Amino acid sequence: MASIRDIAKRAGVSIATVSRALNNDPVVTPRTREKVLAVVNGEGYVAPMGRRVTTNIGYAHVGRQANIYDSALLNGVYDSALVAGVLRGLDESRLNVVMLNVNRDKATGETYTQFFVRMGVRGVLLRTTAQSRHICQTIADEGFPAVVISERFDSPNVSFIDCDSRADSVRAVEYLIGLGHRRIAFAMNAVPDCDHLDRFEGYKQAMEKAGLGVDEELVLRQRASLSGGATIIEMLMRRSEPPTAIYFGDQVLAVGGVNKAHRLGVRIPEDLSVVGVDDSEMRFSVHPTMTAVCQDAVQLGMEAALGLSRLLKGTVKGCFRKTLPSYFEVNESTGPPPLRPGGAVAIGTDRAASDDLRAEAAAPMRGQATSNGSGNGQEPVES
Amino acid sequence: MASIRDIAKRAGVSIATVSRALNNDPVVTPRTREKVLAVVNGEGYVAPMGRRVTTNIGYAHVGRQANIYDSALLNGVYDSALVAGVLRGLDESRLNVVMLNVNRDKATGETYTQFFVRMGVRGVLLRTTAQSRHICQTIADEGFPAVVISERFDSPNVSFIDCDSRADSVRAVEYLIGLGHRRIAFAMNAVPDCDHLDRFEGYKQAMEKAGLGVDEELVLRQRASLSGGATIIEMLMRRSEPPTAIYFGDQVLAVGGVNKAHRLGVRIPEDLSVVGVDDSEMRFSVHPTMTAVCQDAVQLGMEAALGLSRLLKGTVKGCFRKTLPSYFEVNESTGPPPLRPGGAVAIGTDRAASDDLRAEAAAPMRGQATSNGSGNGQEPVES
DNA sequence: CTGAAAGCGCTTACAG
DNA sequence: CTGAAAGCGCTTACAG
Repeated sequence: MASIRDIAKRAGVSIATVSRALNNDPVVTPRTREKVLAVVNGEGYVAPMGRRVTTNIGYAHVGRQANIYDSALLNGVYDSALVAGVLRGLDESRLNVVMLNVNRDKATGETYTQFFVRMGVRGVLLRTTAQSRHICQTIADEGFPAVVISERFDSPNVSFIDCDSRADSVRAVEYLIGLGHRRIAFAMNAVPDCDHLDRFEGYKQAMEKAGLGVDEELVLRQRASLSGGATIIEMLMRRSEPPTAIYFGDQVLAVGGVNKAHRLGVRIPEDLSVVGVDDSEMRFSVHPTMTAVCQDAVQLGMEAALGLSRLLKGTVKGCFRKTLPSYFEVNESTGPPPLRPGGAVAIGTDRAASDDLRAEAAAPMRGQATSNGSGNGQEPVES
Repeated sequence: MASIRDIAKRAGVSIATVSRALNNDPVVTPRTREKVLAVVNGEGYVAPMGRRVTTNIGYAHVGRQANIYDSALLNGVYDSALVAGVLRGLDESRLNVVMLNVNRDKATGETYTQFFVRMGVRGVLLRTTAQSRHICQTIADEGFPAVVISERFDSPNVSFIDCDSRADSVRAVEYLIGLGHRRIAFAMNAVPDCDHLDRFEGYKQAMEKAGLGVDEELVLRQRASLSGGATIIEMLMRRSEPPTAIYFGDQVLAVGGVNKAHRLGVRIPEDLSVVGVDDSEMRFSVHPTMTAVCQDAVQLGMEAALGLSRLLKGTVKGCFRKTLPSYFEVNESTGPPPLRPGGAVAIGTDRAASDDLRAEAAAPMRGQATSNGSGNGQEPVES
């Protein structure tokens, strides 16, 4: 590792001049700067020394699946939308993001604070699952500046940003019930996080309230992947009495499910209504466009970054927490159930009647975004 | 900004002990360490000082659209697959990635080397477009360790990793021609990079070779987004003589196009054959599954990271360059053209004949990956 | 515009 | 296990 003294010697200048050249001090002659940089870069490469950087924050997954992209590839859409938002949110404060790998780099016995300080970050944005959320609590207890993305905490010292999709999940399932559906399935990631559990809660609440109860046979868990979604549709539609509607609590499962339905000849929404969730624009990447409970992952990331930079600046003292609204959007993947349940739809006059009913039911809401029912419209809730 | 001396004073220990506690030196008593960390973290938060970190490399987009995620959201799939690969590739060398924002942070007049050194990174992975590739050349000329991802250079001092999809683009278009297509459209991103230009080259080459020529009316450019893909299909299918096949040189355009076709009642592949490209698993996220020229973005990212870490270690002297093979995969979105061209397909016996033909044509290749035609099979080309 | 020198932040062999 | 002190890497007011 070349030091500033080595470079100075080789370039025939003082260490002060090397320092100035590297820091873009305008007082240095272009010729001198070039001479210095030639040595820094050139001749077989001199490794630039580690520099003291105070503008880095970390982005880290905690828990066993700690490498950011270990999961199915399309899940990267969610993470990259979050990171997109994070980068925007850091524009003002001019901070930079370092992707940390906790499992690889954190020494055993080392506290999280020590680890983060050692990695040279002033704060962290955390991603987690239900299984490992206690780690976020530990980090908060240590006092290291951290904002958890998409997980909710009761204890008052954990900073987080989340989007509560319970109310809109209730609304989505009630919308299906209103269309006439009775057998409504629910699907979620086998490794749940707060979002998936919210949606499951909403599903259960709406089903109970309508007196339909929760049939455990209609609740399926698969790894969030296209093939997971396909498996779910296959398992459901193979039953003697398949559901007439399904609420996918995960966007990748939903896409995989919709395409498997096409493959099996199950028509959407004529034979099966599908409600999905969407963090970005996935609902428009399938045909028919998907009715979905939506959250804005870019905004989540942005708010998380803003929250953390405020914690670091000291603008916000102690703890930062914010809940963004989700929204329920009716598109084309939902309609009334088939008149003869079980997948095979009646043809002839029955079919025409069904089509009319469907058009009537869907028309007034199609393409409209309805805000969640928390009573404050689109305004984020801050506490 | 609290210094190590401030913390030492507040904790009632020497600066040496603070240093040891922060560096997880096992020699420090747990009690002492806790005392120190309590001050580091606690009481109104003391900002951890910037630390000298020598394990960071940068990931940067150069050029005007320099913020990584300024483009359409689903493009994040490509970037996140690349980053996934980068993180895997850095596992061994234990380096970390910092997301750099060149446009925001690089001072005017500052050289790229100075900028990178100032940001505390030892090397960079670069993303670019055709318009800004000269910047990668500049960085290479300065001598700063850099590997360009997915762009190809003639000059011998630029390190890069790319995937050449020209040969497989030729193959894809020849496959369409072999099925009987004559009017074959081509669509690409309005902001081209090396990959898009390769595919365009391949398209032109195959069309010329077959004596079909290139009709500029059948070459469309749109911003890579779902709606861009929809626009392309709309423009093409509205014509008096629409094409019977299209090769999308971008994965997001392809998905948008396929769904717009469904919406217009254009059947795939009966009325229109679609060949797409795929960096990950997008070809399976639509129905019917998409015949596509594929490249492995995760592997691209991984090889880039391995290349850079070798440059930093000095294992590879000077320059690193590698070209990965693409592969052409036939799935369900391609078949023979409709017997009566123009979208409206004949029904009755004609239709049945067409279906038979299609089954025959597609069956032998369906689901098979065929390696590119560079003569060395799946082996990467290294020079 | 450059250098010598003071000084900051941190680490580490050495002494206790 | 901890501290005093030497020392490294870097920056910066000051002198020329």
